[in-house]
Amino acid sequence: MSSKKYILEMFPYPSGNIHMGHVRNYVIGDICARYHKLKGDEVIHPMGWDAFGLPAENAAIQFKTHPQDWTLSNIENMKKQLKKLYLDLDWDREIATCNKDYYRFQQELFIDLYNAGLAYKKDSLVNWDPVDQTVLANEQVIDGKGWRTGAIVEKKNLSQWFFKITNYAEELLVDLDKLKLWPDKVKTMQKNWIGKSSGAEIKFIIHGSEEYLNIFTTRPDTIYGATFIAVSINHPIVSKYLDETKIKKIKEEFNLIEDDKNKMGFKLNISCKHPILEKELPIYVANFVLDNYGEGAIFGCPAHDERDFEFAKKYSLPIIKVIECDDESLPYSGDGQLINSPILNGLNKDNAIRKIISFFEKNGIGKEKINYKIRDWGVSRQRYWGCPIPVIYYEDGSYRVLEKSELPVFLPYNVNLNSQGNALINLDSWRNIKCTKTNKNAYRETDTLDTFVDSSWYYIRFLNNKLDKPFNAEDVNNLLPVDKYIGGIEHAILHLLYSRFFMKALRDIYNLKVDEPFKQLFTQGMITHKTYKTLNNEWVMPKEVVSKKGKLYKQGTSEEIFEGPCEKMSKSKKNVVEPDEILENYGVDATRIFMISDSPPDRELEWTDEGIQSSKNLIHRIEKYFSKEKSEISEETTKQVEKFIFDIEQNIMNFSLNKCVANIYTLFNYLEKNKIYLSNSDLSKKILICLYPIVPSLSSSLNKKLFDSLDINNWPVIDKNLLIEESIILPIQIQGKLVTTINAKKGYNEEDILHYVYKLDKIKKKISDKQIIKVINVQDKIINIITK
RNA sequence: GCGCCAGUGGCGGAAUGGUAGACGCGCUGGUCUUAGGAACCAGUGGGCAACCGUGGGGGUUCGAGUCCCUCCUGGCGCACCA
Repeated sequence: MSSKKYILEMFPYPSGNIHMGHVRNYVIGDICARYHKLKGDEVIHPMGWDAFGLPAENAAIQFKTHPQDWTLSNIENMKKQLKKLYLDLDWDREIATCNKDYYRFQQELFIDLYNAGLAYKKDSLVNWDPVDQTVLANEQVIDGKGWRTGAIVEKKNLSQWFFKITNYAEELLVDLDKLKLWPDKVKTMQKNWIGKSSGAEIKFIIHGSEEYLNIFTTRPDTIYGATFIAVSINHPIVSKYLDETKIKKIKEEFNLIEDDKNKMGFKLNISCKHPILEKELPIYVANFVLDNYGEGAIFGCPAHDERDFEFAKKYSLPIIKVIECDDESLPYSGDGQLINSPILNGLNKDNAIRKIISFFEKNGIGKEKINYKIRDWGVSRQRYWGCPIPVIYYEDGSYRVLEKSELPVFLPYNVNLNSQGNALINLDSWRNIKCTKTNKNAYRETDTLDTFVDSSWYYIRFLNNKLDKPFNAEDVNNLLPVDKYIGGIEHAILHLLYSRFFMKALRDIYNLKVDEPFKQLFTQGMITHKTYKTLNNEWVMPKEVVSKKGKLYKQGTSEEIFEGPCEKMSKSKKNVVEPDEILENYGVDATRIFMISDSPPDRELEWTDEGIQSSKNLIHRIEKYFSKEKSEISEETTKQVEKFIFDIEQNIMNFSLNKCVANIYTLFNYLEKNKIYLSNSDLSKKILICLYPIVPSLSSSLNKKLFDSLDINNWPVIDKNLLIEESIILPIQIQGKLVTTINAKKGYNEEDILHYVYKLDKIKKKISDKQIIKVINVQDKIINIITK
């Protein structure tokens, strides 16, 4: 029975050349796809290009090429490289996200999201790179600096487009449980990212005013221990009570603190009423309060929170114990009996939380609250090379999201890329338009969409890449989810979370039946390689290193070299190997074999010359084997081949591809050791089919040679009966320790066999002076004799 | 600090609670030779041996690399998340 199998590898960014990481990724996927095709499944195995993004703009400046020309020529080159790998891809499904036939439909989806209330615009604090004059995504800020320029990133308030991923926070969290075939690691990371926590939101009225602060806490039970309030510097209240220069000064002082765990605060001239007790709580602006979590404000309970404790010590604030514990153990944040808390005294933590929340709700002080750490997804980017956001602005500052009939908004080709920042801003001919609806002067949104938007739905577009609308609902329902999604773990949160959100959002907008885009996720490991450095800490390419008298030197020089650890291949460390070169020297089959040989696909693979060479030797060995004259074929041979088929199949299905290689060695070791040559027998045909997913080039050339056929299909059906061994080697243990093994027939009689076992010298020696108190016979597996 | 994962020969790694080290690399000895990044044969956890061996210690079990507790080490992720 044939079934649908959608097998997908994460599509590459067309940077110019594929690297070994791609090779490993795509070989793993290809083995899977080819196997399923041989099984008769209806396989979807597409490939495309994540083609928008900043590197194209950098290249434009550096090499004076247009991002589009640069990208398209990279795609052409990389496609050639992929073809050399014998990847069985559906090239007729190919897409490139920079192609207007892709991004125009993305603009439609943007409109859909907007109309569904899932896209909105708001002012927000963003990471601003002052050198590149652009917003950076959170992941592009490393230690507070722009990843490309090294400039210290500023927080800037900008009006930005957002997708309302928070609407789906709960579902994104809960549905992780449905993803049985995802690595736990990725699920845990997503869970932490969503960051659900439950507690209460409490109103703190500002003394002498109608205003109040909302504060989220997971520990409302400690409310009687509250002795101060702290807010983030970006909290709205701050700008109300402090002038701009003062705020700026405070910010600077916060930035000056070397150890960012050091607490610092400035007392405001206002205070809050304690919501229950008749007392005032001072309000501080504090550096340790996050502005992007909860309400950006906390109540400090120094006795039972480490951070509040530290802060209170520094500013001599009172510390009131409300949970029974030793004074030495403060701050104590564990469970315990409530004290000094009139209505909560004697209760434990959980009961106190429940009681105080209902008290708050009754008195209008606060309410139960679930808080999520995840924030809405900011999708605006001040960049040229991306999908234009289909929005126009009027002179009065109001805006209108375009209608689908007004699409597409083409990304213009003729732009000046020499200036910093977004080239679209200066392109008046594109930017200034007349609104077709109002006939008013208007100008286009010049921000483009985050490229993670492009990759959030490409797996859907693959299904109907030429369709005149984003997708076909029936196909989506029938062909999604992707059955096996293979790629690097570095996308554990962003891409995979965004895609899950997109799928759910589109499901709700279009009434689709798919909840999750990727049924199984497989994360392949990185490829590592040895690193070498000179005394001056300059990296040296491994192939330039020569060994002389136990020391290492740089080729052709007397400069000594030192071996460093094995690290992820990277250009800066000079430890990359180029796929083109490897394919040239070792051939496609050896390359593919090595990609799966030395370690399980989800772990690191260390690149070694010995490894790739032995893969090549294996290919030669198989070729040579099949060139020998046919010999007698025994029933045992048939059995061994059946076992081979069975093992390979199991191992492909479980992604245990390193074991497939072991299966191949085991089979040929057996055949050669016993001088059994199969030539053009039926068994050979079966073996070649099993080899085909892994080494398609070798398999088809042998198939042509031996059978004069180009036909490779129908994964062999195995006779399970042949796999059952009649005679077995039975281990005999005494006290659970192996003493000897004997040959036995399956289904032996326990009494008879023990009769025989007791007579064995090795056994006799050990039991003669002892009393047998028990014999454990695990039929056909093991016998364990217990003595006293 | 919190969370997750992992520790098995010289190395990469195999082992539904049932013969630990499959398979490969490397290494040792040998064969052949058009002297090679070849091919083939034999060996390869430790120990002369009895035996001992899966990071350390404890436990469950007839039996533990595998399950439980605890500690140590390494990696990854998050990191003042109130």
